[in-house]
Amino acid sequence: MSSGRTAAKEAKLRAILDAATELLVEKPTASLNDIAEYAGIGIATLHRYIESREQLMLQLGLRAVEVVEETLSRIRSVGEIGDDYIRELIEALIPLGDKINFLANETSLHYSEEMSAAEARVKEPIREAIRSLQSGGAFREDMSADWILEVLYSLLFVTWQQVHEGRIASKSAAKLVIDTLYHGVAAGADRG
Amino acid sequence: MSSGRTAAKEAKLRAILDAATELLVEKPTASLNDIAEYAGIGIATLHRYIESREQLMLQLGLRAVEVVEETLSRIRSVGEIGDDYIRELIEALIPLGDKINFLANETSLHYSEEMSAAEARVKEPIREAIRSLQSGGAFREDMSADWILEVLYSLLFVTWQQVHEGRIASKSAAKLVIDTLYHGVAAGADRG
DNA sequence: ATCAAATGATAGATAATACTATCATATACA
DNA sequence: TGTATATGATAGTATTATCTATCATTTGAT
Repeated sequence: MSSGRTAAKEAKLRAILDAATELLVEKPTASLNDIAEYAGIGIATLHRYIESREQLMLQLGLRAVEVVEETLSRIRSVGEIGDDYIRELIEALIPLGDKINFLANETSLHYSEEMSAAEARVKEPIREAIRSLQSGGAFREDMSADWILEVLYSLLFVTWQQVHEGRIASKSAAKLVIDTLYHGVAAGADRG
Repeated sequence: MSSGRTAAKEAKLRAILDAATELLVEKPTASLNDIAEYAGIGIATLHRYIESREQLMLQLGLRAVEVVEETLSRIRSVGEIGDDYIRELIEALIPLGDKINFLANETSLHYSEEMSAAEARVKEPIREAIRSLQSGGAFREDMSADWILEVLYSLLFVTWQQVHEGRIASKSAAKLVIDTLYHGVAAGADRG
């Protein structure tokens, strides 16, 4: 059947994207030849699956956004936005770091309208959640939701990097991020 | 006199490095031609001042480290490491963001031994100060000095970016970083 | 087993960029 | 003013990477 064919092709595309993600994390300047080699396919075949380097990067970027959006909706579906929402979000996103990390560094992506739109789209519900938590008394109201969102992102990225470099255990990463985000690094804060 | 010549040449080199820094912040993929044009000089002249793109990047990186080191020693010379040390450091570094910002993104630099060594060298005294502040009871001791240092760096970078994009006022940036670093974003923390 | 689809190796076209060489002109200094 | 030095424009070389084209071989479905 033809759906078997297309399914196989889609699986192979996914495998290529996975390999590209994996390699680009280690070596952001990897060429398409490098990526093909790493994926274990010929360069010609790679070009049969992806239109261009630009398109590859865009797909990886949009894929990262998708991953975050899926995580968001899965968490959101559990219930209303409560005090644990951010905690759950961070815990769910940490293991996906490899897929998302290069988004922060790949500057070429920021020149894409589509990518910027996708990023804005995924950020909005998080910002909304932060606003809700500010109103609910969980987060400070003397900082903008924008700022808190950027700090959250920034902490996630640095944590992924630290975990990747083996400097902190992935098991303790989420807790560390949450603790730092909520209470900071000053001594004497009231925390549990 | 010949010192007048060399002084003029050094000044021009500085001007070129400044221009390169300025342009690369806006457009990290700028070519050497772009940089020469932006600096208002011919490409041939640019190559008379810099050996190669790699060397240019390395010089910019080492220059950024120098700037931080000068800031460190200036602050340190004022007195012992007290509770205000980190505050002063952040306040002094924020305005230098443009010179230092691209260090976080320029991945090619991380492949340089010399650059890695310089980064390690500049980080060490800050880490030491953090340790001292932990012992002194200003910073939590249940987080590693390494982690606190990375968070500090990360907050500085995100803040520079936000200031650069005009999303927060540069005047309030330092205060925001310090407040966030020390107390986090949770409501109800005891803070001044 | 057969046949269509997929693949890989290879060669090559195209483009971008770094870097060099040259020479006429401009600048600075004495 | 005269001279050494610096500069700019330009052309050219080398390298690298993207992307296309071709064809023999392999794979996979029926």
